[in-house]
Amino acid sequence: MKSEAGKVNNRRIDMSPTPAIDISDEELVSISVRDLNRQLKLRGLTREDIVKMKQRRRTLKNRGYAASCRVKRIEQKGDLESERVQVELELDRFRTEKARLRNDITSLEQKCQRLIEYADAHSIVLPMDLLREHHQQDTTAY
Amino acid sequence: MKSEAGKVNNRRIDMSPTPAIDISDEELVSISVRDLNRQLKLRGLTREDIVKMKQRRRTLKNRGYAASCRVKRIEQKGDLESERVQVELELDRFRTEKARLRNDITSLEQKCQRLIEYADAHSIVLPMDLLREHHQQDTTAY
DNA sequence: ATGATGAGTGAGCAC
DNA sequence: GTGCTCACTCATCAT
Repeated sequence: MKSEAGKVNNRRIDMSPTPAIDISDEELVSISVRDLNRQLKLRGLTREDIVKMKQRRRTLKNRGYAASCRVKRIEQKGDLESERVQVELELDRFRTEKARLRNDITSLEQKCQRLIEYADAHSIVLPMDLLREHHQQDTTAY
Repeated sequence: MKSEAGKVNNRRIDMSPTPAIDISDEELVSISVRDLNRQLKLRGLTREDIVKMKQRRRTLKNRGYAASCRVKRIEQKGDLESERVQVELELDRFRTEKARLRNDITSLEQKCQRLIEYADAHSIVLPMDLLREHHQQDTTAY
């Protein structure tokens, strides 16, 4: 509820009811509480003026907090979004790799098939277990 | 800058400078402009009171807009988040499937290997092209 | 006129 | 005190 720098469009207009002592918003927010108290005591300020000055400081602080709160919010939103994009990209890589693996499988299946057909064409009898996809070394235990 | 229903913690306290006519916030925001004008005319209201009433209505509307704006914001945030989780799940499915494909490849490689070893053990000479991963039908064109 | 949104203010909580 | 966040108001833009 204080300040003096005009600005209507993007806010910041509050007229100062009590100029109190001459200090800019920038100074007031950055000055330490100790120094502020010193200055307030140095000049002879009413208790009421002091309260007002403290309130002006608090308000200015709040203005800053609100700003960073907003910044933080949009940052988090951006993070969330880029995170999604990242995972999306990884998904694409997986899709590509999956296609590659499928190709490998097809090639291997054909290779096996050709070997088996070769055996067949040359009347070579293959043991059953060589035709299985998964090897079974030892069925005697059955 | 109007209203009368008390409430300090979760806001909603504004004291009405000019009660004007007796109408609750809820009524005022929901009534149509036409009906409002009718009511304002019916009672003998100052032009100033009318302006104030219009402003009160506008403010109440804004209050609602601000609320839905906030709701919308957190909804979008939730959407973004669940979307990420969704893609994350799909990624897991891909990882699982990739492992499965790798297993298939290993099995096929072993099957081919066993066939080749069988040939070797039985002194069967295999044509070179059967040993390749990828078939080359016809190299005479070279 | 209505709806949406950025900036600013004050309340209230947490540290 | 300081910092954060919510609800609210106001300015402003778009429809």
